[in-house]
Amino acid sequence: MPSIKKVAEIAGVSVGTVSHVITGSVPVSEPLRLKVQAAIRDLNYHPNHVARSLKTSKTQTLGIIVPDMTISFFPQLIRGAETAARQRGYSLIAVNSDDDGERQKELLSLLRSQRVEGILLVIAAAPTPLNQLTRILDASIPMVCLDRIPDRVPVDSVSVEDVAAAEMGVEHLIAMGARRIAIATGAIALKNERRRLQGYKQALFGAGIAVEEELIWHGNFRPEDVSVICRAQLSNPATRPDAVFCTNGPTALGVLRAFRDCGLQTPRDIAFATFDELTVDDLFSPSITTVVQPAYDIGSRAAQILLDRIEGVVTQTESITVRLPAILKIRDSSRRPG
Amino acid sequence: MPSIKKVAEIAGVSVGTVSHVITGSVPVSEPLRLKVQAAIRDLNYHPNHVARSLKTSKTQTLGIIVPDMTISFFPQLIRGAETAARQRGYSLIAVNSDDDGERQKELLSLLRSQRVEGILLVIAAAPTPLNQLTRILDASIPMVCLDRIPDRVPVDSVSVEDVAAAEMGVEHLIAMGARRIAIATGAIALKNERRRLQGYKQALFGAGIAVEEELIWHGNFRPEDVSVICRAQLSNPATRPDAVFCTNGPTALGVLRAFRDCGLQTPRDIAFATFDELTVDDLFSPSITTVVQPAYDIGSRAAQILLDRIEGVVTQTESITVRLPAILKIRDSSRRPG
DNA sequence: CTGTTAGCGCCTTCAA
DNA sequence: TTGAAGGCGCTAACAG
Repeated sequence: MPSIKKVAEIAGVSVGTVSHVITGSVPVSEPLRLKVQAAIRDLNYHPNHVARSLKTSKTQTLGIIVPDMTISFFPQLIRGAETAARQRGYSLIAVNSDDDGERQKELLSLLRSQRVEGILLVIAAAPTPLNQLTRILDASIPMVCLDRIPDRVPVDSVSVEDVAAAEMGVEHLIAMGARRIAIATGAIALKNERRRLQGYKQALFGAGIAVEEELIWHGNFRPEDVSVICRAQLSNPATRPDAVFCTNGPTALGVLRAFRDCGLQTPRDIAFATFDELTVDDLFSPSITTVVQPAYDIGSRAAQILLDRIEGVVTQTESITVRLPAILKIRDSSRRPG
Repeated sequence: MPSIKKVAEIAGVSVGTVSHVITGSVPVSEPLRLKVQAAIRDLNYHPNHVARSLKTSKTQTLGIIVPDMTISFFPQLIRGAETAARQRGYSLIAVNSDDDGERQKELLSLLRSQRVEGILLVIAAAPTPLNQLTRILDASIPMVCLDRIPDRVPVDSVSVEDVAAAEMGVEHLIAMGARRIAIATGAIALKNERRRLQGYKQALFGAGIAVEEELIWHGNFRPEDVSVICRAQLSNPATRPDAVFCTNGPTALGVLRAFRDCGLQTPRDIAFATFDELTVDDLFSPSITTVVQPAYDIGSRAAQILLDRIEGVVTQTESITVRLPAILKIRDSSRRPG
């Protein structure tokens, strides 16, 4: 692997001159520049980012931690962030926490060791000890939380308008004639899950419908667990709700499996709406009424805020809070039967 | 950001000793070790990987380039690779080429500059100039190609058994009674697409069915394009095939949209089978008969081979070729109507 | 076992 | 406009 020294030698100039043509920070005369560029090409030289980073103490790299990038919401976040980062000359390292607090801690530590200049974090569903985050902030490493926002930590954040989005979804179910509406949530330890639950309650309240505690089903992000919970709730026709609203994709899968297991069809037997797209397309039935989050934009905005912090474009000390609107895609699963 | 020097100062030892306790390469007496560990904790010290990499010329990092990680096949590859890498102490940087040759070139260059120790590559659908790859190999940077295998470049590779997998899928359609079977492919410039086409032909041959050129539909990876192509082929009931086999997921989406647009239902009007899962679950109908690739394993095996090369565990000069079997999941879309 | 020190490759003054 | 030299933080000899 040739170094800048080799390039200088081949080009017959000093390393300083080579550095100048690479960074463009100092003008270099035409003839020397050409010689240097020729040498770079001939040697197939690639500047050593590692050495540069050590010297400048800038890695031009961001890190992003997501729970699991095989869940379709997260790759979109990542791509939004990646694109925004690239436009400003930064790379992105994406890693998975598997919603595990310990793993998240390791990853945070790894990213710090790798000297990423900022961190995008979707916190793990497992309760994250406060100090895991404050440690980062205390070290003045810029950080932006996406999608899931931690409690009691003043940190920049970008997410969907959870309350309004959930309210919109539930209002729609009500408008379609549903009255006994259950909600299935993910890990309620997460603030955004609680806010979605709040949106549900607001929608019921607005329609003059009383909240029944038995219709609030606290689940998690494992479809298998959720379907067990739901089957228990759905098995008795007498107490069965006429609609279910769901606060996220993996939980929704569990609910739908429970419907199947109980022989319930949507919307014939029960109406359904959920956060997050479950299938790639509208080709499959039942097509599911969905509260669609602007995942790509969330990633993109978060990266921009992070970069603004890193580059000192933004200096405000209070944390920045961005809430983006969701879109309701009305499909078959919420239609009035017949 | 504290350095090793600061730690040494606080602990009252030399930097060498601190380094020894961090790397564990040299024994350190109990009392000193405890003092150092205390200092590390107090300072919230994180060893600088950048400096370490520069010194050791080992970054402990792998790169992986995929076309688009919002396509569900690729996150699985990445996670397989990530897990294998982590088990051996390596990190993984994942980036997207968008199937663009120029972008791929930039990414290769970026990864080289970042001094990744090896590269996992799913080549872009846009024809990749040979020298883009030979350049990497010539620089003796270990590389393993996954999923899509380049022509005429002797490089380690891991993919599914394309021919056998396609043959299995088409044989199944034949067994279900189909005789006029069309195939829709992705970018035929890719060897694996050609091999899948070959598997299709072999299956027809084995059943004594003649290959009709009009039933070979050359598509690409953009569903919109594919549905235009297919609509043209499907509009005439007289020439319409009684089954379609598809070589990859995005192309399959295009085919299914064309079915919908032409008012065709599967399997009632036409049977269908494809490579790659289209939906997350069997909850949706029509459920699609699918040739499922072991995506996670492909990523994992590829990473292992790469690491074996990097660490000199494997020294053979011929390229390593791994072909993993696919699994046929038989679902509704290929069932005999009635 | 512990301390000292020479670079890894690069960028950035500073001097010429 | 060009060249020379220090040092970023760390590890790996080597000396003690």
